[in-house]
Amino acid sequence: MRTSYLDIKADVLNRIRQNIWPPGAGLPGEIELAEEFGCARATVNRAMRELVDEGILERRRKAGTRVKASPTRNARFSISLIREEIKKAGAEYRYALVEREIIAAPGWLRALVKIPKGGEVLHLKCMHFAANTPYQLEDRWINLATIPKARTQDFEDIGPNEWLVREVPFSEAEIAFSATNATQDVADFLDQSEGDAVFTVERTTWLNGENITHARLYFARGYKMTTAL
Amino acid sequence: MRTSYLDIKADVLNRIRQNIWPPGAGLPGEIELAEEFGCARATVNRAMRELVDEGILERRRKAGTRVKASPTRNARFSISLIREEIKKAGAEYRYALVEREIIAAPGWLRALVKIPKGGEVLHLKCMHFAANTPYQLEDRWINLATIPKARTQDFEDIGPNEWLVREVPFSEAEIAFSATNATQDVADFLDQSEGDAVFTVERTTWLNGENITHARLYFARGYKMTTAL
DNA sequence: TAGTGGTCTAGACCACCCC
DNA sequence: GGGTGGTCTAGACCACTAA
Repeated sequence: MRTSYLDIKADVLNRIRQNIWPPGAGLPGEIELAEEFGCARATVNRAMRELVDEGILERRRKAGTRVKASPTRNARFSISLIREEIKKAGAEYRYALVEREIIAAPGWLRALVKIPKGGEVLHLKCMHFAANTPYQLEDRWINLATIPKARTQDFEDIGPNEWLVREVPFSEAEIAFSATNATQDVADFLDQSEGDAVFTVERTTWLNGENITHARLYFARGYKMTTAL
Repeated sequence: MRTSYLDIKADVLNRIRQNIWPPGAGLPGEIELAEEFGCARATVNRAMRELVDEGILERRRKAGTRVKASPTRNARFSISLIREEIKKAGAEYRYALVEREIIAAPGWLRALVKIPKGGEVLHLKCMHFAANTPYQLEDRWINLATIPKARTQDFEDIGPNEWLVREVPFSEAEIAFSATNATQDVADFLDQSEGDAVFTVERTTWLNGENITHARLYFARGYKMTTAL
């Protein structure tokens, strides 16, 4: 069989693990490696590019390829729809709208996403349940200047995230994970106690520089976000 | 200029944003796209592969390429050495060993990572400071059966993570993020109050199926883990 | 079983950047 | 300035899988 870029990746990783190429060490050039592995340079190139992508190697033109001195491994999380997350776990999903109001954007939100003074937003609070147990409280603001059609959506039967994903494309998104103490309000919804540690996700999305929406997601006790490297 | 795979990516993304190719829609085959863009199929292929990697498209042989119906965008976090994380933020880094003991692995740890009964582990507690402010408390167990040379390391001047990264390669790792309420012990180290919400990372690594180490990292108040994509 | 993506090749030109 | 990686091409064969 011809040597695959996967073979090369595995081989390079092995040499790093066996300290043949310790952290900081320089690797041979692509042409040399291609000869050694008996394949085309493009094949070596792909293997190397993926290892860079995974945070193992670093490359610069002229300077060559080296093993990263301090390996920043890249963790990846696939953020899916909560409906599917729950279904995949084998539980029944239920959604409920808790609050819906159209208001002038509060100051903190305007500062966060650059909404002009007096700009209107649709503020929604929703609950997501797994097997009738509170799973996530969603506190969301939708910018009505950029998404006017949200004004006529009642969101009684479909969550705003699911609706947005289907109706509104976005170009940039920011996600932040943190831990917060549950306020009385959050605790009530999640069926916990005030002060309980709550895993919190903040998510903001934009389309061509225009803010679309900002959301805070509060997860019920015991939630863990996991990944493998 | 010849068309680049980046041009193709941008163009495809635009068509998705303009709902020319709505979620679930099928795209033309690679050959057809290559003709349209006036480039080689390999160029189209690379563009498409990267869009799959980013969670925008899905492809299957014979079935073709389509826009993901429920877009699971992939968030990426680069996990770097805490020293560099702090330095990059422009603060001075300081490390301190708090506790060091060699003990028989406790039951919960043995269950978690399959250490035989009576197996010894090195248990370490360390503090990481940014500008003399508590930044992270590290609670770590190192499996002495797989990493015997850790037994003679005092870890007074170098953190266990940094030492491990330099000395011990690993093949698999798991990371989990969660929120926990600070115990009195954790709160004391982080200069917070008991019960405060603490962003917590659990990390376990293996080399060829043998457990190397397990760690719990408690971050000080206000810590956020962020990404952009 | 036929169509689609997955991969490899051999060669080429180019852009960047360290020396 | 020259060496290294970055990318593109035109062609080929292969692997998977939906129809």
